[in-house]
Amino acid sequence: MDENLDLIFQALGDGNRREILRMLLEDDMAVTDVAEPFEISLAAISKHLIILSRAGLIKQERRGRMKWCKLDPLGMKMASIWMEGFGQFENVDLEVLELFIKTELT
Amino acid sequence: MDENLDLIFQALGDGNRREILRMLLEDDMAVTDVAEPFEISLAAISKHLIILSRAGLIKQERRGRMKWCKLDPLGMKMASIWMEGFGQFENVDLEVLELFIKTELT
DNA sequence: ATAATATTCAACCATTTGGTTGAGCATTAT
DNA sequence: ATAATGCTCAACCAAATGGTTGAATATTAT
Repeated sequence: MDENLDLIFQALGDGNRREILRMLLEDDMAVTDVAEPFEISLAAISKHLIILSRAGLIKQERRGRMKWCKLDPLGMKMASIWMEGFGQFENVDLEVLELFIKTELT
Repeated sequence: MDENLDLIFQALGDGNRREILRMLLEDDMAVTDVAEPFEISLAAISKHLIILSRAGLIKQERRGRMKWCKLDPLGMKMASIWMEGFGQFENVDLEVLELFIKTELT
């Protein structure tokens, strides 16, 4: 079952894929819609979506000629459960963390 | 600052590295001690530790001729903060999740 | 029937990754 | 001074990754 976490974290380790997830948080979308704001090819986006799918981070459902993509909370939940084991976050350097939060989370 | 999350999630996307983190959760250790239970070479472990270090998941401090490794909570905290944005975990398929928890978390 | 749209497949490419081995460098022990 | 220990560096390798392009497939529109 450990390969599951491999797939999840590896999927999350790419900025484009994280951005896709962020987009899907706002709305379900077809593949072309997902691809629109990116500069890479549609085929590349298609691959990214398959990777996210295999990781259990999204679900894809064919409807007509389009394939709808939506978040699947399971993958993220698994990752988050694994990470909870390291829940001793009290010792974090608060200055660095604050900087991170401000710049990362719009 | 996004490359930071790249480093963190990529680092977490390897079972050996996650195992190292789990070990360090119990105790700080020197590099050789970390390597002991693994079947791969010491050099490989050394590389893994450097990757974890760059990701902000551990800290390494040279003491004498050994290098002590200990968890750095910052990296995991950053990842966890990013993931919190996807906190709509209510829709998770509970059966699958339960299975995951039982098999993954000893 | 034909054309347009939505997505994937296949082959390819450059780069990265995770591993190896052997040498090298500090540091400590004899 | 010499040897042993702890760790990293360098060169290498096979496999995986993230991207490309062009063709293929399936569905919808004309």
